[in-house]
Amino acid sequence: MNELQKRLETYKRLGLKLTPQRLAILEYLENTREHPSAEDIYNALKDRFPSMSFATVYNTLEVLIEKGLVKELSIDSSKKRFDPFLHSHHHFICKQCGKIFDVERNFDILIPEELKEFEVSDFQVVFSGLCPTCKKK
Amino acid sequence: MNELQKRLETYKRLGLKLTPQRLAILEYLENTREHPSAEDIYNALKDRFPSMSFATVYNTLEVLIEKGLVKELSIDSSKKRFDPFLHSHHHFICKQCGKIFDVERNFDILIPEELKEFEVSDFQVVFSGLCPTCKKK
DNA sequence: TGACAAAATAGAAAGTGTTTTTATATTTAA
DNA sequence: TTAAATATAAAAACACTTTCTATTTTGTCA
Repeated sequence: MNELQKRLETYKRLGLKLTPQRLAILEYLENTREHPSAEDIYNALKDRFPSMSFATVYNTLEVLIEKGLVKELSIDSSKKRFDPFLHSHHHFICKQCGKIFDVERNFDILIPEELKEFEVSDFQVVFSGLCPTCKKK
Repeated sequence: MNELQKRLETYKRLGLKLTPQRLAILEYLENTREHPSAEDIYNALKDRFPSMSFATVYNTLEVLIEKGLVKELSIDSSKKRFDPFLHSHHHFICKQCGKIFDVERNFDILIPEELKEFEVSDFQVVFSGLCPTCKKK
């Protein structure tokens, strides 16, 4: 089964309608590690879909998030970033260029005592500083 | 030395001009643990300063951040939140009501091997889930 | 204290990123 | 094949943030 068929399967399984735009967005997300913003996605696809609108990008992202295929990141305070990697991982954001990198190591963090009245479902570690490229400058 | 005098000192030391608006913003920030947004600050102060504009709130925050008196949080993807607590601490965000809580426990996190080419200056742990109030519902 | 220069303010306008709306087109299921 | 459901493009609405400029305020120094 090739990649396209897998995507089709995934969509069907979730009861989503198959549209070329949606497939293209999913394909783009699956093939990048750039944690793109909605605009990045739009720009990447507008050559293939010159008539595509932002609404489609946002609508599709909303559906994908709802279905659990994509996560929304709140790491960049100027805009939302999207992440199709579902396995547990963390991030590094460069204070200079804004790029986000995956940090795949796991951290053994105990839920602190002060959160015992809370229902903690997840935690995220976000490192910040300079990426290798910006560090050299 | 009372609180007001301390604030005056802090401002003077940093070479900032003392304006009633700035003092009020600093005072408000020092007395809340709500991690307010710019709008929260504006709303909290508009009774005392009916003519105040958002520009002043944002300008002042910018200066305070620059001088290191306040930190900008990127935890809430819909808007910026501001935090005047400078000691090292982490956060919990409620997925339901959006409230942000401080987590004061320290975590011994080693900089992972995969970031050895990076310059890591900080890390933040963000827990998420339901706060005690939303958990009950 | 009064005057001056530098800096901050208010208010409005413009800029981003995101969401909603509406009419039309496409997809899916029967 | 057709009806119903859903997705689409395009524009408008929206929320948050930044920028601009004339006016006011602040700190400094005579």
